[in-house]
Amino acid sequence: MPELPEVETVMRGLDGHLTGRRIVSARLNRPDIRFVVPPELPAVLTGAKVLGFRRRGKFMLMRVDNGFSVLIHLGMSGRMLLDGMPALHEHFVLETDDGGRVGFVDPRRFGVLDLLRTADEDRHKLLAAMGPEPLGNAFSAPVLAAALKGKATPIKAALLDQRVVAGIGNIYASEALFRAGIDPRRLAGKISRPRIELLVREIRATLLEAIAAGGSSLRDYVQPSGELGYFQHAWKVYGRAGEACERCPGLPGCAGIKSITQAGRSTFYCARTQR
DNA sequence: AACCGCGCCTGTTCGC
DNA sequence: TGCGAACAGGCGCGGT
Repeated sequence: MPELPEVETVMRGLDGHLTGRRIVSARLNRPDIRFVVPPELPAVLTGAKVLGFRRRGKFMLMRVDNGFSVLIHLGMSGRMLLDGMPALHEHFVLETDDGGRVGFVDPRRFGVLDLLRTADEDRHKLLAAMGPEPLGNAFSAPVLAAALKGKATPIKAALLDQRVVAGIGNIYASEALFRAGIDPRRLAGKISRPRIELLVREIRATLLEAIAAGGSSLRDYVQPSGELGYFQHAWKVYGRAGEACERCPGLPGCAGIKSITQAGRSTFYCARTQR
């Protein structure tokens, strides 16, 4: 589920709740998630103070004051529950010196928890090859054009490639391409520079609007606070197969929003306005 | 080298 | 209503 806007929202919630707090207990209930969680994680965290958080793509990093960081990825079904009760599929739990409690709940176990040295954060295997942050200065039309150059894969699949740009998932790839008017089937290496410039702007705008809305809530996804994000109401194409496209309702040649499968993932688009 | 398809898991939704 | 099938926001791997 969680793509960049949802991860950013979750991270802000964790930051407000945990930064500055001392961890008084940590328990690993189930180490066999996507990768085996290092068994020393609870011992390393217990007694440590939380210094802060940062996000890299869909990953969160929590720094503590003993030189270690925790790498967190929510996978498809992961949630961070603040001050909740023990829940089903709660694989990891922290308690803080102010009585706070944070549970990592992940039914499908596609999530990741890992322990690493803070100084080595960006050298972690899962982060080392990651592309630029789409909301940062390092992401620009020339950079995206260089990453797409020569690529024979459809642009939709290329945007899901975290080496090209970090943090975009299935929902925001469809949404950004709709807003940029680019056919998701177009080969990544064959998009003109002006259209790449527009795509960069629309990726940024889409992600920023989604963050402002607290992300998109689908099924059981909630912010750590328990609030629902509401960006799903602003989706233009995702999950809207068969509906009229808002750009061309009823116009000749508009067959409504289509759903296709690309690289095993669903893609939604308007065949009239996306070229 | 680059790309596609599969598998990992569980829960929910869909269609008969 | 009940049941199995299909599908779900991600990502790494193996095969081509």
